[in-house]
Amino acid sequence: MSTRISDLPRQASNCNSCRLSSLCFPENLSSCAVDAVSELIRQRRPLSRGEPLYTAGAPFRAIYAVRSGAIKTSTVLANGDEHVCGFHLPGEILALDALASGTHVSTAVALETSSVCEIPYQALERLGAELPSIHQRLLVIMSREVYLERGLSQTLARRSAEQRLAVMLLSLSERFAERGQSSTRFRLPMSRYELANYLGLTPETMSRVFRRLHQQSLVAADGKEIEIKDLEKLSFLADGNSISTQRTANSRRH
Amino acid sequence: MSTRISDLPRQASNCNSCRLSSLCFPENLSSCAVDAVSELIRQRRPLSRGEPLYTAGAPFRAIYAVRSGAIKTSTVLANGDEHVCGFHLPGEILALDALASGTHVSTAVALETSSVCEIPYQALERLGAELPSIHQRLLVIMSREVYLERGLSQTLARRSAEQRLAVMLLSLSERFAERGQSSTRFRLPMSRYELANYLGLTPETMSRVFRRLHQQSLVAADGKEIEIKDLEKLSFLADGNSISTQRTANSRRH
DNA sequence: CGAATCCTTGAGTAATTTCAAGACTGGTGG
DNA sequence: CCACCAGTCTTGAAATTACTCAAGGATTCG
Repeated sequence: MSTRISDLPRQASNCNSCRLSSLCFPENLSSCAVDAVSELIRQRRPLSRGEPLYTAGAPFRAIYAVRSGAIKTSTVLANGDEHVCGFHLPGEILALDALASGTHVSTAVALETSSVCEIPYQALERLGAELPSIHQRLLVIMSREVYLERGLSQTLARRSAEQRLAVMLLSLSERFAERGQSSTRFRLPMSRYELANYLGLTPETMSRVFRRLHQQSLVAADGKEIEIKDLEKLSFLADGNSISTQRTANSRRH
Repeated sequence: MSTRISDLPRQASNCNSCRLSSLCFPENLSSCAVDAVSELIRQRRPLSRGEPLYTAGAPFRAIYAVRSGAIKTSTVLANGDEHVCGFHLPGEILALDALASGTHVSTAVALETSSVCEIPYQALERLGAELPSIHQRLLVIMSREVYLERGLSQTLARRSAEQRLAVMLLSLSERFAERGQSSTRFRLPMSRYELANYLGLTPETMSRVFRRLHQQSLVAADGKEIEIKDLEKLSFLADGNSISTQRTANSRRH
């Protein structure tokens, strides 16, 4: 079942009392710096499923932290196709990709009823000028973002359909665990179509891959309800034999 | 022919007199801020082909700006395969992905004789605490990094082999043009293997795709020497019909 | 309950990989 | 200067993976 109202973090006006703060502010940021950021945060009314948070092309004014629910980001390609860029769980920061251009480069919509903290970026910048640790934290968050995005490229470049789904399920498993939920039983916030799109596959392939993982007793899926039955084997599959046989690209003597 | 000594930017001790500064410092950063950064920069002796600049797992101490030549970054996957993460041309910044973990997550090696500016990160942080515009610029650079990495994911997820190569050649074309070189004739700094690996293909496919682009009179390739014969058609191909037919993932009414 | 969407399944097809082998290249040493 | 070597690149044929097309079943939401 999905997140219920009673599960939501308190409408804390202060991030120090929000149980997600360890996710939004990785590692220790002085609580006074957190207080200062808290001041800037605007609570928005919850988004209902399918409602956009921001849209590609719109001017960039704020970054967002997911508070509850799940958000999908996507872009529309030159040919009109949609490309799903990512799925964002509570504690994750959105819209950092817009900073360079000053314009949102992707569209964010709620996959389920979701609430979000809005942090006006100009104000955050001003604050960062006074409290450098804020800027440093932002840099770390962005750097991690680059690192994660890199992981996706790797997955897409070098892994079979089966492996891609394994990687995805493990990523979700880990992220749910970080949020205090089960790492082996969870509900996917996205549709098979969205999952397929994100992983560079078709929905049909997605469906068949779920069946294969089921046959191997690695995963049981009932609609969006997922149970990972063998985390270890699933990890092995995810890491396992990639395109392999491909000679290493860097085989110069030196 | 590859970059000759006479083509190298002056060994400027000050970034203000480096002709790459508009690339390293996109948009206007006050020249005194640039001066301050210049102070931190250490010139390293040029790397020769195949020589590593840093190695995955090593502690992160500095970021780097390519001055001349070309650098490849890559990681080694769980199964031992190499995965090429990117190619970096003069004016581009390296190692920002290491900031989050404090450890290099990829290995950087020179693809040809290359020189590089080293900017110790701790010192840069200290400077950023005093001159917030430095931090802001870093944030913008990182944000663009996220954006570009996203583009790669899109290419890998939704495009055919032919399209991937088209996208890659256009990206290089644009980057060479930014550096004052021809946008239609250039020399690839990387091998076919590295190119294939980066684009999630095999060298064999790479070779066949080059032939197909040649047959369509879009590109002429003689080894690493490339001529783009029809930029417009190549762009059209790159954007063109992707996996297509894939219904849009977001087809809820709202 | 009905419409719309989402998901699954099967059969056939297209694209890319795999495997194997030969040609080309640049650099080295005789 | 040439022959050789290692590595790089190309080519062909066969195998495989994932996609396409088509249709039926399951859900969800109003």
